[in-house]
Amino acid sequence: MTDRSPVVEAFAARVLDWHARHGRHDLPWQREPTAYRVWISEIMLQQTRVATVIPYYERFLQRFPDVAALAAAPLDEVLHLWSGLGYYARARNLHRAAQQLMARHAGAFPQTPAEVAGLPGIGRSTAAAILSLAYGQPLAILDGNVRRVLARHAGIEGWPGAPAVLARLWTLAEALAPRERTGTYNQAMMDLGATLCTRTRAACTRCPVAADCSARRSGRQRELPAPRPVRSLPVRRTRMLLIEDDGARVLLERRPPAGIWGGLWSLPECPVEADVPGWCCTRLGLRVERRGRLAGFRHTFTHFHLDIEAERLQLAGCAGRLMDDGGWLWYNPRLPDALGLATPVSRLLASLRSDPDPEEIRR
DNA sequence: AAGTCGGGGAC
DNA sequence: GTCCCAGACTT
Repeated sequence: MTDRSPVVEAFAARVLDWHARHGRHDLPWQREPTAYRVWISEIMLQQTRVATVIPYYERFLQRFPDVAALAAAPLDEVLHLWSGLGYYARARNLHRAAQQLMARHAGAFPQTPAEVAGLPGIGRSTAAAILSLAYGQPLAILDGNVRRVLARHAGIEGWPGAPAVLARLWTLAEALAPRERTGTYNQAMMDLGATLCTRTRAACTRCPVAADCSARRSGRQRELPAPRPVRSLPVRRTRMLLIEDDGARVLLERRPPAGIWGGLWSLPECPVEADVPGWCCTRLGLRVERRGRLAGFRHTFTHFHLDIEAERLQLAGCAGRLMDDGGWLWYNPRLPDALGLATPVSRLLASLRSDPDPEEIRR
């Protein structure tokens, strides 16, 4: 570590003093900040807001109170408790990491940033968060909050997603982080970014480091950090099939382990231009009768729009193939199993429950 | 360096 | 509608 000038020391001191009086102190993962609890929270909070995470976190910790419980659980159940939260690779990695912790570290966390960052789903910042918040290790973090605060305070130009800009921010983050009370300081920086130095309205009058803030001085709070370069999202289309058997159970298929909704259960999808009964016969080995279309809707991902059409079908017979490789199941929407479901699928199954015999819906 | 991976709240 | 959120991983 390098020497701290008085000004630099004053930065952490001001942030810590502000945190003691105005920081958040009662988030669910702060009450008993063990490495396990901090770890789960940090993974859930990747690219996800605190308010969204809290109910998921409570359910997850109740079902999986420790590493051993998580490692022993079936992946389907982990994905079930993750359904709706997004970025499902996080859940798969969490499950794998728990099993590695059991196998290689007797269920405990390793104590070096390199070892922690070697676990699936844990990068540099998350590793530093776990070790500083749970064990007080003097490691700097650089999440979206800290990026925004530092980019404004130091007047750093460029989009933080660019590696060169990110490198500058890491250097600055390490230079400013105090060696004592690092966990509290990291929490304080996140609170500062989440409650004062927000994206659209920086509350500089209440900020403890406004006096020497570059963006504040130049009035460029709105311009820093620079936004991601614009890109237009392509539009894809699909048709989801709600095939019901005599017991009003719906056919689900398991998605491949990687890619969109990896490892989740979803509805069969047929191309929008295909003949539906013919497609069901040749691809699923099922004879079906059409029962009408549901209202279409758009689902937007990070990198494309998906326009989803949905059609309801009644099973009229089986041509004799399929249904024995574990990739399919008949799902009762009224007695849900502990499975991971993509949000549009949950939405369609819910509409089925609320409308057991719908009329044809027009857009 | 760029692309992949969700969903929803804020605007 | 757009933008981004307590990012990591793959190519």
